[in-house]
Amino acid sequence: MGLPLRRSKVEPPPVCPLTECMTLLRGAWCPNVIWYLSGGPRRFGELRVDIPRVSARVLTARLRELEAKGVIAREVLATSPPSVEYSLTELGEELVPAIRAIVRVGMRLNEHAQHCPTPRRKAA
Amino acid sequence: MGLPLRRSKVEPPPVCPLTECMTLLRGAWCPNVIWYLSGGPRRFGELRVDIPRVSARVLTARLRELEAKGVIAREVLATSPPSVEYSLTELGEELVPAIRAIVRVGMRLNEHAQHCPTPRRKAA
DNA sequence: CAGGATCCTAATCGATACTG
DNA sequence: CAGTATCGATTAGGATCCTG
Repeated sequence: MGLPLRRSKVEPPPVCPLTECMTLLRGAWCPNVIWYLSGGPRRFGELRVDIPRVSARVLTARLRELEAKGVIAREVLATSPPSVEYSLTELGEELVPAIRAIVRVGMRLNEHAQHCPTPRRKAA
Repeated sequence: MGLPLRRSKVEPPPVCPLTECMTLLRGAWCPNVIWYLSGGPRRFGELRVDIPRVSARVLTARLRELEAKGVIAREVLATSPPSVEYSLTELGEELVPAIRAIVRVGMRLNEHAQHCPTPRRKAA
């Protein structure tokens, strides 16, 4: 990080609009956050229990990103041990059906894989 | 890659089913491949033009993954310069509405961002 | 409890060169 | 044309320690 290299970099970012929008769900845990938040507001610690394999560092990063994008809202509660509650915004709610659809297909593909024992390529 | 490290790794993968299904769209280009394939079958080179910023190496990797999962089909055409045609399977087609929904919300969030000049946190 | 800081691993990707 | 191989750069992610 820092070397100019010899790469031109004259072209900023052609990037199709699709890719830009899909960054909404970038990272392995974004969909999970939205998913578990779809059941109602949850606190930081609760989300960590919902998604056991996520580290605090990454969960924080994802929550910040989603907040900045307007997908979730963050509210600091004035409780004695300070707690923070996260919830989906209206636009965030609209993401839920999309995720649900992907999960549906994903589960059907898993079933499908059961019936076809690794056909791979060149099934001789 | 190769060092055993001292990490236990005794637990295989608790992983919520959601995460497993979302790996369908893992990687930056998977959604793009499905998206551009939704307009009909396309050849390798055509996809590279559709998605300019993807390298041949990565495009190949994504196509192979999606094929293995049963989302797309690969057909080698017996033409003089050999060509390969990719197309969505029936299950792959079902992914299109989901991606479309995400893009919809993504575009609305972008509009929303226009109206709210970086509220950030502590808009003091 | 919520999350910032540091360090390090692993996955993803792009560029380039080469092959059937 | 449709890849494959290798290399370097970027990035997501995990673990641990520490703070308001």
